[in-house]
Amino acid sequence: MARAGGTDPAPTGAGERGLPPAVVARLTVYLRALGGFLADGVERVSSEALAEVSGVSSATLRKDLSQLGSYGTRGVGYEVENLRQHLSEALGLTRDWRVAIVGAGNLGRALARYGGFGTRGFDVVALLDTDPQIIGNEVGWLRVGDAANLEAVFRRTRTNMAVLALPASAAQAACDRVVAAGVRSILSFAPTILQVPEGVTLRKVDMATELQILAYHAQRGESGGQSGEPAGDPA
Amino acid sequence: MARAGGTDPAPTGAGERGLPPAVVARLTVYLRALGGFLADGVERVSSEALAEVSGVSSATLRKDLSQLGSYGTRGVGYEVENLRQHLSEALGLTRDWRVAIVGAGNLGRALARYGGFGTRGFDVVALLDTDPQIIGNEVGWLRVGDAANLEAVFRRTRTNMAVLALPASAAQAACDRVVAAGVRSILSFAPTILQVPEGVTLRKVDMATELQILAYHAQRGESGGQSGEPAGDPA
DNA sequence: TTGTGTGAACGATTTCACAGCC
DNA sequence: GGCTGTGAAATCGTTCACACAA
Repeated sequence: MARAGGTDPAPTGAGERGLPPAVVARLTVYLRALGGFLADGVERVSSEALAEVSGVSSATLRKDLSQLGSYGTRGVGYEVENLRQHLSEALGLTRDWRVAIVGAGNLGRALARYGGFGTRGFDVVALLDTDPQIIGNEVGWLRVGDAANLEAVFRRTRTNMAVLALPASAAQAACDRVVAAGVRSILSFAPTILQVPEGVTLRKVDMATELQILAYHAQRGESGGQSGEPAGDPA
Repeated sequence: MARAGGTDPAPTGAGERGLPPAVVARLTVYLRALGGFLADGVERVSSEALAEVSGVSSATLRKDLSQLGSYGTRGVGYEVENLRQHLSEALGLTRDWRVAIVGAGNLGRALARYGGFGTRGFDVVALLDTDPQIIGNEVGWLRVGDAANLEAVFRRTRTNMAVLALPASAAQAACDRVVAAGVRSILSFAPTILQVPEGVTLRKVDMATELQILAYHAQRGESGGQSGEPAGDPA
């Protein structure tokens, strides 16, 4: 491993010093690929095989994994379950994340009902809206709460992540309030640029943006092949 | 400008030779920011101001824009409307893109109803599903079609982009069919890794992945600030 | 012998700093 | 005087190629 002090032979896996954003993004891909192998009953994979289904080169994969520690066996490969465990820890998925969805429109409801969030570890603990017509409705296992009580709900549910599923016009105000309530990790589906203070991590997901990027490639006839998770951000 | 031949004094704006993926991703951010300025009645912006709201450095912004051509005025700045026009063209947004949504579950319906796709230029021309319970339902301005007729529908509607909004288990098969039907630009919301042949551009959007990346940052206490659109992909 | 882990080479992107034009 | 456009420098990320361990 790169820079282990020596006092801690088995690092928590949380990443010693900070992983490059591009690496973090790829780790989530590997994690998913490992899930696939696990489901197929595969117990060991080579960097070659894992890289193949992940859409990266085996060199990149080995470099990435080596940043977390030496979890492979030379001449053999990686143990699927073991590696999965380490990746989960490195990504912080062994803790509980309590997610509140702000905005219970079409998208917010769809996200709330989505249930199994692809990976465990994320619990949707609240779904809020400002529309009296919507407040009180049942969506999945949740009842839509009043966004007016956002701070109280966040406190009670110990929310530590927020998903913004609102129109552009309402997003910044809601974002500010979420931040003021102490949430430092935000995923926004609102089709607008949001400003957050230092110390808050904001990620943005937006169909319009994605379609525009597709349009660019389509327009030039050319095209890349598979593109996994777009790489990380400047921060 | 970098490499204009000289015979074409006003390039179509479509990008002469191929823009780096990171640049394309940022162009969409600038485009949105310009929309904001336009709505506020602002007619000129400096690279400093535009960069500020876009969450990038002014040097990066100028470098990016200079790859399209010299659309600014030294000592003055950029004209908002003019620059917006050029960015739209560079991204290929002046053509019509006909988008089919495959999968009319919670997410597919939410996307279909989303209507104004943030930016014009993208028309949702079809919404398909395999579930007889869902086929025929009205969603927004569309009626859910039978995915069994996918090829015919795509031909009739001249679909040239597809959005996959299906469970992981159905995604690869649907993706293959979409590709076989001649669509070369695909946006997938399915929480799974998809393989596409060379020549097809696939982008992936996935809440689980995004939450995992947030978890990583949250877990390390540290955090980046604003992160606009995550940068481009290896392809 | 196989396949990981990793320094070193390479390539891409961002930042710097300033020349050039308004 | 102010701000864009851009070479050059610095930084970051990927690929190569091989030492090393099983």
